[in-house]
Amino acid sequence: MQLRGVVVDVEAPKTVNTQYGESELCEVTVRPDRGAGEPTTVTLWGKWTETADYLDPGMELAVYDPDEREYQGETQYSVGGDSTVVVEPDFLVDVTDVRAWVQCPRMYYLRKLDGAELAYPLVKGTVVHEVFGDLLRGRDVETAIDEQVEQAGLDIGLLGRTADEVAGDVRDHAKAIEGWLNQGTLTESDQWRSEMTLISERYGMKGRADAVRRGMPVELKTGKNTKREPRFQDKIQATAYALMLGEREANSLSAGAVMAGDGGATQTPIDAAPDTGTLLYTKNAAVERTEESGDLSPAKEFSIGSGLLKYVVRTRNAIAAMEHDTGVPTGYEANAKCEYCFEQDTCMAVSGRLDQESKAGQVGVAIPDEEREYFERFYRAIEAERRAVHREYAKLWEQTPEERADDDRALVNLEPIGRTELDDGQWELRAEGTGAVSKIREGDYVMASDGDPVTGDAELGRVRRLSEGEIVVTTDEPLDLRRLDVYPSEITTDRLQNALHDALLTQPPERKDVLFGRREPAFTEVSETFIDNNESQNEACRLAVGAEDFALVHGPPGTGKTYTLARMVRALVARGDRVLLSAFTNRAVDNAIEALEDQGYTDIVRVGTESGVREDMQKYRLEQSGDPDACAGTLGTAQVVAATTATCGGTAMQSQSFDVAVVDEAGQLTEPGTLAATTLSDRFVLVGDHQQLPPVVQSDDETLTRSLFERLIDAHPDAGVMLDRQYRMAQRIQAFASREFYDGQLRPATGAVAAQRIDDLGGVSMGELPEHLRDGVSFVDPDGSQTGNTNPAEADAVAEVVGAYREAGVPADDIGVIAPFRAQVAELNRRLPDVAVDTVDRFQGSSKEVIVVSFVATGALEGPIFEDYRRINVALTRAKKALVLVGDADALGTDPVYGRMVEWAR
DNA sequence: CTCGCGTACGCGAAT
Repeated sequence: MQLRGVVVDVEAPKTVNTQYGESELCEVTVRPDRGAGEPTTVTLWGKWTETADYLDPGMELAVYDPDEREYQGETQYSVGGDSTVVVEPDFLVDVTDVRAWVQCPRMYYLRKLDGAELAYPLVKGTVVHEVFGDLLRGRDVETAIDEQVEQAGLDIGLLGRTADEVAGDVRDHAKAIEGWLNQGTLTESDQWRSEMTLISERYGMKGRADAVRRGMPVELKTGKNTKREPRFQDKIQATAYALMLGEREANSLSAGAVMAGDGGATQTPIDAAPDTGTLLYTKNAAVERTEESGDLSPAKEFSIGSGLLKYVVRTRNAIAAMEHDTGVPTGYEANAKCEYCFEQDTCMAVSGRLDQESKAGQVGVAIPDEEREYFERFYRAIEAERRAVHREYAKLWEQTPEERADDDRALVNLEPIGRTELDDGQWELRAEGTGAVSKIREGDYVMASDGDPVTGDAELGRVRRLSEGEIVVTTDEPLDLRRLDVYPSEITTDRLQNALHDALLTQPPERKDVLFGRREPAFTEVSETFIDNNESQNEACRLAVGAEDFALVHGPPGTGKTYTLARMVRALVARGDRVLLSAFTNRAVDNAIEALEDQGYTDIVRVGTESGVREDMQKYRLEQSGDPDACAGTLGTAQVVAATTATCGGTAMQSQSFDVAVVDEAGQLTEPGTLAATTLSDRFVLVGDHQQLPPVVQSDDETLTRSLFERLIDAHPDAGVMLDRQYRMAQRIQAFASREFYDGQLRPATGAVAAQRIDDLGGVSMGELPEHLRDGVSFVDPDGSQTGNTNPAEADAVAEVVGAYREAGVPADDIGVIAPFRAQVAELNRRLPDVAVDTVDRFQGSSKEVIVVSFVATGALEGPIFEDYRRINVALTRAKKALVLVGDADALGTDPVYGRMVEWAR
């Protein structure tokens, strides 16, 4: 039984006399059905009354297994016994966050701000954890140590350690684990799972247990603990896993009861939770035994009672409630004792700089008001992004298998065809696909499951092969591979938060002056000629080289942005600068390297994952495993380092510094995303086009959709230059975009560019084309009708247009079809299997000789997709020689900009 | 991932 609704009233707790003595209670009124139902009152007893401290009207509340009682003809609900209350169940709290909050609520907050530091205990801990997993899978200790130390080569090198030293440290821990595993208490029949990913719908919680043995959580800690009892926060972490394991157990028991046909009593999830947790303190084995050394056994068991389980739920609730209004914890929320805290300095510095209330007090001078306002605005916006990621988790259980099949974040209905245990104890799982499309790519981390990623058999794994016939995934444990889901990751949000922290709280004030309009950007005059046949490109290079703070290069479609960027990087290198080359996407980073290569420059180190980096750029990729000195040396001495902005926000790049950061696609980057790269350097150059698509964010928060590039170019037009000669489009095609988006400044670079025609392509004859398609730009109104996000009649018309070009001799490879919606893209793909069909957003960055655009809409232009005119700019400027617009002229005419577009095209 | 202090602890209930 569960009751769920929106809180409409929370009464103050009061003490009442009961037949058993005095008790505290608190009454909460909720409206079920997301606030639409009749108000119901729930009485929270005892410790649950603390919920009143943070529960506010408007929050969602779930009450599980409440006691029901009739009073004066009304059903009343109360929370006692095995019932639990969950605040904002859709907010997924991570178990490690519960752990941090228990230590100190403010530590939970600080972890979010500055999580990306590289520290030896952290690297060592990760290696020990990996070795632990290997040992559970039956691998030899020495082999596991060697391999895992090698894997961590770069991090070890960046910390200035040697592989032998780390291997020696890790060996002590590994021996302790091995000794414990070999104790007689463990038998062949022991059931182990390592790295078990748990996602809880019921409690709004997620996490990864290091190991689960006979259904009970085992947590590995690479520290020492010579007390008899495990540390409290360690117990809390293990208990949180126990809570979620109990939920799974209760689910499978009730499924079993249904199968057996007895509707009989099943256990509540709290009852079904394992009653013992184990903490393994591996450093204990290395502590010298003396009179005072205490209890040196590495393994410490503790019992998990319902009180501890519910304490975890209440702690989780306090976090979810605080996140509901994006508050900042002060440390007073729990009885933290600051004088013992290792984070006290950081805590005081952050509260000092942001002028926050904190139990530890403040130190240092607050950053100016405008910076604080900026910090708070962006912090909030990034947290909104985090909640959007959480919504993706919720879809794992909210969507029916049919809905999931239609979602591009999953591949369902796979047919398992085999599994093999690999040499390292991992499993290779194979399945046959259904040919459905999804955004899952080879190399991605995914949730592999037997069909249900939340309550079924599920493992995190890596996609090794993804072809129509065969899907191959590697995981730690075997399972029947029937479904793959994109694993919603918070890493991007974490890194944006880190970038914001570093940029505002750790940079000296002078560096921030230009970002906050306190000083105009300065330039040194440069008279050297870098590019002699294009005035604006040359000027862009001069600005970049002469910039003392930053320079902005505005590059409309086809203006040779990447060429200029490469030339500029070479000019900076020639001056002796160490350059960071970055962009939002891997594709743009690789394109920039390619342009450098074309200009004969190859002293480049590319940082990124193997799957992210294009095949022909792998030769520049930094090997992150192997000899630590070599790995770190290669990165540290490279003249040009290329990486995506997300990688710049990671630990490896945080150790690096540069003279200049050159950032491409800057118009598609959020401000914190840009800062992730620019805070690593003294100066920066942003290259982009704010008249093309803005940053993609999941939440609809406007704070993040305006790029730093756009803000700076508006504030300091003199710090920028626009590349005004385009090498892509015929005169007729570029005219509308130039007028509408670039003040008429954009013009063809040469007469040949301006005059290009479709019959310039070999074997194409204009005479073969129907009359209405002979002009460089044409408009076709097929008189179709929109159903959902598709328009089948329009798709037919597009196919007909494409067919006409094909018949006139245009190769399929030279034709691109663009539509605003994925659904229409799918509709078009069915008709046009050999032509590139994609959404506007995904076509950005590429071009074709012939582009056909399908607008889908009939009647009126509805939906946000049409509101952003920059999307038209992108769609129309992909074409070189011919552009055909297919749509409903009346619908398009309802909007002035689209209307002018139709007039121009006809 | 480390280091430090404190933290939970049965059942049932009033108007």
